[in-house]
Amino acid sequence: MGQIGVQKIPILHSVSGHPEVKPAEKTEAGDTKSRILDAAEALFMEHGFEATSLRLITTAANVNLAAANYHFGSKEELFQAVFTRRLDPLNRDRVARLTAYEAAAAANNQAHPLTCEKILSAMFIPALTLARDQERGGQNFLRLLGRAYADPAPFIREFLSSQYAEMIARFRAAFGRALPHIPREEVSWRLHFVMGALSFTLAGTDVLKMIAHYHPDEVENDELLLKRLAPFLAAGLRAPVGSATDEHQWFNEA
Amino acid sequence: MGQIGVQKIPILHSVSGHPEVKPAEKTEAGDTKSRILDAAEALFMEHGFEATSLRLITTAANVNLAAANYHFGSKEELFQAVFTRRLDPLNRDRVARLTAYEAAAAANNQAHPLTCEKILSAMFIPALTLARDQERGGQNFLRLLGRAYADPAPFIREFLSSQYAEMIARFRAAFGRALPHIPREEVSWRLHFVMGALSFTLAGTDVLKMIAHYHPDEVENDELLLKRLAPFLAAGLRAPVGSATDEHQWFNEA
DNA sequence: GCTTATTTCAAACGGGCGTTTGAAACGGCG
DNA sequence: CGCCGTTTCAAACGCCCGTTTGAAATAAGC
Repeated sequence: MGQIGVQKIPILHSVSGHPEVKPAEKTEAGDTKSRILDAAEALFMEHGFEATSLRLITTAANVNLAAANYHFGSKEELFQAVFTRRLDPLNRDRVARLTAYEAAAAANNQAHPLTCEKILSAMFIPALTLARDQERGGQNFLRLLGRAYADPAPFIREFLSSQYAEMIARFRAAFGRALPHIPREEVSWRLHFVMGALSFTLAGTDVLKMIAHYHPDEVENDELLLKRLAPFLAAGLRAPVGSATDEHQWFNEA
Repeated sequence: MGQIGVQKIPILHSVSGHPEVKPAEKTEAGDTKSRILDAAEALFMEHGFEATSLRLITTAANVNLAAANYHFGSKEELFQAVFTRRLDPLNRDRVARLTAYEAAAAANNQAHPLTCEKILSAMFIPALTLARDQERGGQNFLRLLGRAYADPAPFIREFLSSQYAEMIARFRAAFGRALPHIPREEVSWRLHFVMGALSFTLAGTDVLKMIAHYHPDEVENDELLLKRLAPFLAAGLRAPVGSATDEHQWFNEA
């Protein structure tokens, strides 16, 4: 009976129970939770949300099937836990880095704002750090994130929207200052294109191989990848905005 | 007994049986197949491959559950049929348009090759035509295509690779001619970024709303969307290629 | 008009799914 | 030690899945 009540809101234990109290006390429980998160991260990346079963995850994590529901409540909540574990710090880093850049520029008494390159650095470097620092989990997560960005499941889209909201707002403002001659609305769209290209690039190692000539060293190396992507995006951000009666008449002949 | 043999390779009927023979003869069978394809297209777009059941599709199409397996063999083959129906003509149009542009430029005795804008037009205009011409099915399909591009399922990735192979090769060559000062490998990567941004943009109406200020007319209008995307991508394609010892030192501080 | 091929249909198959259960095992503490 | 909150475990629940079946309905060909 007590268990039932416990299982209804199982996460509350860990959150309220031991907020950084004892370092090595409940390593066993922590191990189970972490092993589930790691296995889920890798498998969700590999097969997607729907095609990944809890049985697959718990088997890979060497834990009992019921442990997933015990520690996370449901499959959806597990999925969200996989994301918050890494996405929350990632976006916090991005905002912090942007704030630091802005503060440094202001301290220099320079009237001109940050360049697009600098702002892009604030977006990319935290992602790159994540990809490098963890042995393997970070790369897995970035691939998963890129794929989740295109996932049709409503709960995924709503969750990502809320997770990204603040970071997007801050970067939109920064790009707006960097590109004063470009209408604010156009800046919003270009930021969207940037996020899309970044997500797609981090997610698509497989399709990548079909387009680029396959150089294993490069395809697997996110750093080289972002070094190619960043100049591409910076130039796109600065592009002259096409007027309604554009010289190229983009799509008026079909 | 005859049915079993028939059901093993059911598609062969239609392919070999009536290749454009009688226009209104088997409208009932054709109606069933088309109704399944239309319903599948819309539902796959809305929920993804795994989350869309054959029962959902056949119910929406007002046909018997077994009809899906009878006409298409399996769920995977139905999924591929949804794609080939539209993707094959789409990519054929793109290649044909590119060829026409190149022929026109050659006829003018102009030594300089096609511009990036012109090549991008050859990619975008067929997609736009598809989005506009059909009442609704075209838009559905483009959204589905953008999402499939990021889908982890192996059979989807392999299928798309084969469907895109020829078109990618042709456009890579064209961009290579348009950007002679940029290394061929860099061109390959930038083409990949272009495809990614295009797919992501066509797929992501929902996430879009979270980034752009929501103007219903624009979000729903693929033409305005591509008119914003194309200049962005053209500028990115022409960007100066960053050297290894770049002035910005993109990611060397983390 | 009868035969034959094609298409539809209701029903069922086996299997995997997310989740729940209640008991067993574990661990810190009075 | 005995207690109790926490975590693990094997087993089962009900449900929905993709696919198959064989018969009924329909259309085509001679």
